[in-house]
Amino acid sequence: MARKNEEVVLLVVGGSTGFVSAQEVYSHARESGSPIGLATVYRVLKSLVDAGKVELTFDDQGQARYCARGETHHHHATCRQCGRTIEFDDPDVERWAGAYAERIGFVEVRHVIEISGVCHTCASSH
Amino acid sequence: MARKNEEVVLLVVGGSTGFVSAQEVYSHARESGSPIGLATVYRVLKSLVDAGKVELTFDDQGQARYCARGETHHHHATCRQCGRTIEFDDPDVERWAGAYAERIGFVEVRHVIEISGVCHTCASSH
DNA sequence: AGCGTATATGAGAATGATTATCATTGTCAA
DNA sequence: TTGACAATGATAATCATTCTCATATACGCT
Ligand SMILES: [Zn+2]
Ligand SMILES: [Zn+2]
Ligand SMILES: [Zn+2]
Ligand SMILES: [Zn+2]
Repeated sequence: MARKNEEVVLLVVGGSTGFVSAQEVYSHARESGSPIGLATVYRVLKSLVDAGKVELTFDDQGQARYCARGETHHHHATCRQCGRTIEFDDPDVERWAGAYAERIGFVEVRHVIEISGVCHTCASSH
Repeated sequence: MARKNEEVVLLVVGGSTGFVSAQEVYSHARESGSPIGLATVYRVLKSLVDAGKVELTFDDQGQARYCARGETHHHHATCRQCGRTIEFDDPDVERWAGAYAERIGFVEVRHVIEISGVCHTCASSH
């Protein structure tokens, strides 16, 4: 028997390094031999998001992008000049975000924390 | 002479408590007597976002929502269901951001910190 | 196996927010 | 006033996402 659709989608999403669009999931799944349809890709992604197995965000153009949950949570500090990026997961700021959300009574909380600046290398060379 | 379109859009966006959609901006502008078209609403919103006068985010369904950016530095906690927005400027997280940037040797640091969730009102009503 | 019913699937149509097009109008300096 | 050029609004086009529906599949029962 062929692989189940949910399994196929999870493999594609989980096998990608970052976030992927539904169209990309569809393409990759088809390339891997699955006869899955686009509608089913959306259906499965929705159920996976509802089940908490996949995370959903929207990019700069409002397009949905998905990523497997369970990859380690982290944020980025990016140099605006050379593009160098440092990934970090700072317990202090995570604690702060959780505490703040609780203080204002929000549930199902997410946060976006991005740092940008000029790195030491770029700053000391001109 | 009639009010300029940019002025009209800014008035509507600035006069709303939280984030508003482009369609809402359009409706409110027309209700207030402006003959502005929907296309111009989108155009003006885009230029205002590019100019940094208006902030753009996307709600749970990927729909664009806009909010006037104030003069003072602050962040937002936004309800993903009703769009209600709480502005905050928490010294703790500002201190954390500064300290973290210093630790990694970044200068000219900026940060993006956004909290989203479901507010108490939305969470307790269905 | 054979039958009945419920659920899952995929192709294609429909939806709806956003963007592009384009004819028209406003602006303004010469 | 004229002409060049930017701004506007109605409408069409785009495109990600959702809906529809005919078909396929799974499962329980005899
Ligand atoms: Zn650098
Ligand atoms: Zn975090
Ligand atoms: Zn709410
Ligand atoms: Zn800040």
